Amino acid sequence: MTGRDSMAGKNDNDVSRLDEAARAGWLYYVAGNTQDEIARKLGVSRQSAQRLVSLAVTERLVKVRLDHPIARCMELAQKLRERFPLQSCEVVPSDPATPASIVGIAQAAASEMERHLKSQEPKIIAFGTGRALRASIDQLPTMDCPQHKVVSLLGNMMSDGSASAYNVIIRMADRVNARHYPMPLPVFARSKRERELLHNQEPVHNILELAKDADVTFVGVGNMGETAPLFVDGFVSRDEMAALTAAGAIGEITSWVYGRDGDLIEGLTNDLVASAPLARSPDKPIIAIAAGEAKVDAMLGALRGRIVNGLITNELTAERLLAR
Amino acid sequence: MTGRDSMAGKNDNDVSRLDEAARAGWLYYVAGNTQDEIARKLGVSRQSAQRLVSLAVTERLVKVRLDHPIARCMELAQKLRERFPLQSCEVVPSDPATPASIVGIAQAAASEMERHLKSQEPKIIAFGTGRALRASIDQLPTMDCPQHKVVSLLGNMMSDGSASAYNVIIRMADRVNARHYPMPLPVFARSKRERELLHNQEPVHNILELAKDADVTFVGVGNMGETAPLFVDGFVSRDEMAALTAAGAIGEITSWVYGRDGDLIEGLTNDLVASAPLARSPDKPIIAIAAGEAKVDAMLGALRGRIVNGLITNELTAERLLAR
DNA sequence: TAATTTTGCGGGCAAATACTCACAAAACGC
DNA sequence: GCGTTTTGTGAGTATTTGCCCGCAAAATTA
Repeated sequence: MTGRDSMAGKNDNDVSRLDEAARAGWLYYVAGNTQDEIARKLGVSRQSAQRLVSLAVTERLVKVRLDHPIARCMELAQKLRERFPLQSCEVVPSDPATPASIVGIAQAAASEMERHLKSQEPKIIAFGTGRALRASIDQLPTMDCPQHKVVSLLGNMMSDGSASAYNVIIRMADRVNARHYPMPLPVFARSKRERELLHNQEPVHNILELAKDADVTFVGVGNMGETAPLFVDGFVSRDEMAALTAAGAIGEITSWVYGRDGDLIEGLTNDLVASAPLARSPDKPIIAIAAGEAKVDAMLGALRGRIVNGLITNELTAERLLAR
Repeated sequence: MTGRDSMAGKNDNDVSRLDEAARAGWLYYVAGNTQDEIARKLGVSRQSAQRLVSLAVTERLVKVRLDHPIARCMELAQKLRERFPLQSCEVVPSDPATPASIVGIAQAAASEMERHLKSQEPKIIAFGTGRALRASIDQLPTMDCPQHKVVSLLGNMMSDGSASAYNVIIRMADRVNARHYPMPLPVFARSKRERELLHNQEPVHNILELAKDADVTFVGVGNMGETAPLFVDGFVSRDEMAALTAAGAIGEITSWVYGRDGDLIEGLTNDLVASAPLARSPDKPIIAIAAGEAKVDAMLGALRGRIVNGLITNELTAERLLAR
């Protein structure tokens, strides 16, 4: 809070460069200038102007939103809402070339998150983990909302103590100024007893209470098998995965493994998972963010078992969900 | 809800064309495809793909938002807040080539409107008229918010009964599904007596009551003289304008003409203006949307007189306001 | 301080995009 | 049903943009 010399504009650090980038991006995307014009107006070379514009893009200063109800997507969302017990459902177009891509889903999810974050009343917003969720966070604008609490549903430590890459809360803290509560816990405890001990720690207990009262929850959905996030990221071994599959496991949300009707698998990893218990709230939104052929079965289980009551996915995945 | 052959994509009416445009725009801006790839994916020629993308832009399906606090603008906004009695103030960059342009202001204003429209509690939102306001409405996404009421602060009829081009409420009704109340009134009555009669009509009376209770108000600011909107659009004659200027008039908001300290001019057009009375609320936001060298004096008057307590303008105008 | 690495810049060029034009199909009016 | 207008299409072309490269300034290290 000391004096700052923002007038000078000569303290050529990252900030003033991003500032220029924002200006260039503004002139390009909002005012519709050509990069040549921008170069002249900002007094730099055309190439530099180009660099500034592309910097504005890569730094996600420019956010593009598409605002048209694409009939096919609306229709699919409608059908999904009819078929499954869903409060809300959003379907975004797929890129036919990379139908499993989370491009687009991230934007849609971010826009939904933003809606909640913009609310004036204090809210507790809970987050799972995963690639899609993490990509969504990256799409959030910087916001100031001290009234909210952002809480993690699960730890991000490997059993050896190293941190997983997909912890969304930390990322989120960079962008959104709200109270945030990362879960200082491994994904799996080494024994039921250890899990109990961990959960009874004062701060962890607090966070679990917060999570239970979450006003809105965003989670990813993990599949089983060779491509399972749990396996790929090294949280469960090949043998454990095989045992889970043999026990009828079909998917996983915040590392809680469930079967084809969304019923939790007894024993195995579920005895050790340290994540907050799954809350099946009928009224508070619990929104799954997921897409891809591989996740269809897992998503079906979560929907049937009402583990989630909201869904953000893409066209192709929506079609596959309805085809079953 | 009958069977539809949406896969075929051959029911070629306007809707499906915009749909295609949205899809193309999505693939281009969100998924980052080249127009060539889009052409192949949608099965059209590259030129058609280009047309679809540019259609998506001209139809305002793609909305670009810039999300970086440009230091200079923040600083100007801060200073304006310090100098004038403003609750809120936003300054957007100017395009150095066309500093009077409302490009950018419209986007910022739209985003502010959207913020209010997204609120869950029912709100009454009041609107004046003007080019900037109208351009802002065009930047709004389509929204569904039946909980709100959108009310016009003034009529849009010329004295001969023809409609002015800048009625924002009608435009708004296209985009935002809320209850809307256009004011079925001319801008000026022909006598004080007629004004009284008009205002006592049941529907008009209702709307005036709504306007009085507005939770948030957006207005434009008009200057006096040869370029005055009131004169250019033919609501007042050259002679009347001269009389106003002679009486010390400096600006106008919803056709209420005021002097350099924001005090209403006695008599003249103010005896006849049929707009809702100006409410000087200390707590409910009344936001002026205006920019341009010509409007600086008018804006200063409105600020001094606390006719507005919020401001959205651009860099250049902000500088001029502070220079006085 | 000198050597080395890093970073940013402008020139040039290939790719991508926007625009113009002539033409054809659909919509419209009579 | 026939001419007229409107709307959309593809080809060609000018403009704009993205990217690679060598160079020089700045930062880093020894």
